[in-house]
Amino acid sequence: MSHKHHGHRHPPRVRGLVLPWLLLALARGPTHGYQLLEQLVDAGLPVDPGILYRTLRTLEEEGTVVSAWDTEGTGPARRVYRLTDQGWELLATWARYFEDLREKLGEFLRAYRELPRDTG
Amino acid sequence: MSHKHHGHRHPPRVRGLVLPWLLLALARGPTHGYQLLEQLVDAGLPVDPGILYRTLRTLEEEGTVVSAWDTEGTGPARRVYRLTDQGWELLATWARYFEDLREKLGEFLRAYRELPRDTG
DNA sequence: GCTCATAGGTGACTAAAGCATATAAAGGAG
DNA sequence: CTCCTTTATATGCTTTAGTCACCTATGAGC
Repeated sequence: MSHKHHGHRHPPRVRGLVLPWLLLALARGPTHGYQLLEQLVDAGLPVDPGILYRTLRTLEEEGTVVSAWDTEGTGPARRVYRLTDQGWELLATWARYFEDLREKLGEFLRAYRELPRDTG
Repeated sequence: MSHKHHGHRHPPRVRGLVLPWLLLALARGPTHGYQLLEQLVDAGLPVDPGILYRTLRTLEEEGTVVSAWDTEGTGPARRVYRLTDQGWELLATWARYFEDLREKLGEFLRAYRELPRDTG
């Protein structure tokens, strides 16, 4: 598969879910990136390490999260992230947006099921 | 506003919704871009004209839709798009994906509501 | 010493969207 | 006829989220 036009590309997928899911995971308590990677796989949202770590850094630059190194355990040091108040607010905004989106998806699916189709 | 870090950017919004909504709108019958623009506003999904027209062209390159000029009415000519069989398949794939996504959003919202909060 | 699991990260690229802007046809106001 | 508005399509530049392929490093077991 190397020709680029025609043929159904478009693996149906929306973008922008990683960030809110990270916020939710962090809202349950401070953790480090690697653990978040595993948590998101468990949640059915496998995330690329690159995007995860970069998203965490961006969030920190914005003040949504703060981090601190944890050198206690074995293995390499972990950067442990924690939600700030601003992070909680952002999470709340996302939750409101998701309620709206969920409704819109419902409307989409309802409209889809009601479509007249060629059945003759 | 020229400083780029800190401060809550991130208008909560996922990306990738325009394409499936276009497919749904076209599944109800052939139309042209401008009309789709208005329909999507009505559906609560205002879309930038640039994105819309480009998405339609991409869809056509892929064989998801086909277009024909309509010079009948008044005003400038309209390019009328119609879903192909491949387009219907793609729409079906999106619908299945949206069912899944809707469920995930539900899980997100449930988990969000069950979060322990500092109330003391 | 070598490999493996854990942990964090960068660089190059693509896709979808944001934003500004251009072009053009028809109709109405003056 | 000229100007303005509405309808209609389109391009260019930039940003953002994600993919893919890598790279570094610690510590444990063999």
